Amino acid sequence: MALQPRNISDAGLRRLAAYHKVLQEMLLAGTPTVSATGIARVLALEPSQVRKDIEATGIAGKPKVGYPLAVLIRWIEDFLGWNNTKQAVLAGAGSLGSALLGYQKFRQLGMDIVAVFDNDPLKVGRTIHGKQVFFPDKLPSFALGAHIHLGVIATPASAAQATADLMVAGGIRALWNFAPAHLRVPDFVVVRNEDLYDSLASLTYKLEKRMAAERKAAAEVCAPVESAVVLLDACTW
Amino acid sequence: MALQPRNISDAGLRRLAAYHKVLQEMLLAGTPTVSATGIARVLALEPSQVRKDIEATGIAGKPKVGYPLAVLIRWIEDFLGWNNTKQAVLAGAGSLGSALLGYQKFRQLGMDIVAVFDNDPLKVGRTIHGKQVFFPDKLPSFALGAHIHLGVIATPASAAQATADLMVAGGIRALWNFAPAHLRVPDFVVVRNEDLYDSLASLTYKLEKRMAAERKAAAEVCAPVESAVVLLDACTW
DNA sequence: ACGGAATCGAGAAGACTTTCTCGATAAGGA
DNA sequence: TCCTTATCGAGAAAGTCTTCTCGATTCCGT
Ligand SMILES: NC(=O)c1ccc[n+]([C@@H]2O[C@H](COP(=O)([O-])OP(=O)(O)OC[C@H]3O[C@@H](n4cnc5c(N)ncnc54)[C@H](O)[C@@H]3O)[C@@H](O)[C@H]2O)c1
Ligand SMILES: NC(=O)c1ccc[n+]([C@@H]2O[C@H](COP(=O)([O-])OP(=O)(O)OC[C@H]3O[C@@H](n4cnc5c(N)ncnc54)[C@H](O)[C@@H]3O)[C@@H](O)[C@H]2O)c1
Repeated sequence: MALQPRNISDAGLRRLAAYHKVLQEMLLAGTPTVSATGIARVLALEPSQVRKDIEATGIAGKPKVGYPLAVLIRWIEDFLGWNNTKQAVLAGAGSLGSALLGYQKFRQLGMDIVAVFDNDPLKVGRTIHGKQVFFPDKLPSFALGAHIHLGVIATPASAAQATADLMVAGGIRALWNFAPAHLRVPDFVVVRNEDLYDSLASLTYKLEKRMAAERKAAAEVCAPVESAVVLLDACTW
Repeated sequence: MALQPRNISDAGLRRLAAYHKVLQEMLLAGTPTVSATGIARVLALEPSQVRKDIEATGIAGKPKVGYPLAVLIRWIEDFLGWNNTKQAVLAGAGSLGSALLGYQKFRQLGMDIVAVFDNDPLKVGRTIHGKQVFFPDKLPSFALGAHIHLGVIATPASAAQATADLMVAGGIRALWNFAPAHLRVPDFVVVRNEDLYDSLASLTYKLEKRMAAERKAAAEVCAPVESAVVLLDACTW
């Protein structure tokens, strides 16, 4: 009765992270087991989708009960690589970079930023959130020597490609890019763009569509002359 | 020969934002027109996908030439709502919130943060990046009065739901949530989660898989006893 | 011990996205 | 002017992701 291994989509990986958060809250509440149905209810998803995502981790559940909570959390963490902490380097110690540096929770998510690189002479040599700042030209040898494979880019967009090149030269295999720039890297490097432009795009598009729909609906209710009197009190202006 | 309106996926919206960045660089370079093929080459995408995405904006191109660059940029901005600037409120003036406040480019993307709300008495009344900080309980009336429909949440996760509730009460219709929490909001509110947990999930998963594959490949090359001598110089340790 | 209810696991069906294909069209050179 | 080439636009095909469905399993109350 072994579970068959499944491919998981990017969306599925993100959902697993969401389940992880929900599960930890449930753990605090003392629940011993959890069902896919239960998770789905909290996150407003389809139970079968939650089950499929969880299947990807390889854990087996029991009918009628679900999954043992603590074990499921552990399997998700193992599956996502969060129990195998990876050291990381950060480039760009500006306002965003500093915020990332000060963010304690990354450790729990398998990432530990161990060094910072910035080309501002005023910042080099100083310490930010306990991490020393170096010149970017030291990055490749440092990363190679420390066997670091994860890099975070928080430089201006104009410096992002050069920074990525340095990181790749330093043996970095995964890039977390916060600059609004498209990076060209070799095939063996994974890139995740955390581009706020892209995110805002869908938000502003949907907001605009929604507001337009509301204006239209309001117009339909209030505009027709023949029903104006009847519907007047439905309009608040 | 009118273009037929198409539905666009979330991924498509993000790609449009990426095209927009590429196009602006081309504009600086002085190019007068651009083809879907050209954009696709830069971003390593399929030309037909770029064409489909651009079709969604409703602009018409010319065979053999493509699209007029400046016009295309304008159409994408209009389509995404970036030319119709929306005022926004921010909750949580911590390290992330301050970084967002200081980020000038949001204005170009249709968003203008006009007020900040934080429950830390030390921050209330002060000014951060030119924006005054208020107590959160002032949020609903302020948002209603100013007809603000966009809200940014940068509070701790524990305060995110309460903050979202305040925003919804204030007439906010779109939430940009940076806290790692699942928000429950009415159907008419759009939520975009900018959850770094979720993002890290796919990055750590892929990095781990890649490194595992590399270790396996290395082992295959170096482990077999019969070929050890021949392949010794292929191994660097 | 038995029957009902809840859940899992997995395959099938359906919905959505991406890629392919091809006719039409416009530019540029022979 | 005519031919070649690049590109668009749209429908078809292929692929991927999500939702549905159902038999099997387990728990719980009677
Ligand atoms: N601040 C935000 O809220 C925010 C939001 C979205 C995106 N971003 C993006 O994140 C990036 C950083 O933003 P920020 O607000 O922190 O900017 P910032 O100007 O505060 O910081 C940029 C830092 O990068 C350093 N730097 C410049 N060139 C460098 C190089 N070649 N190598 C290493 N370091 C270099 C600078 O010295 C500076 O310290 C930008 O690309 C920005 O577009 C920021
Ligand atoms: N710093 C980062 O790099 C980073 C990265 C990813 C996610 N986040 C998330 O972003 C959020 C903010 O992170 P941060 O690093 O800025 O934290 P922070 O502690 O620096 O700032 C939080 C701010 O929110 C304020 N606050 C608390 N309760 C509030 C309430 N009910 N209403 C309004 N304001 C309230 C606090 O006074 C504080 O100023 C957190 O949810 C965090 O998980 C931060």
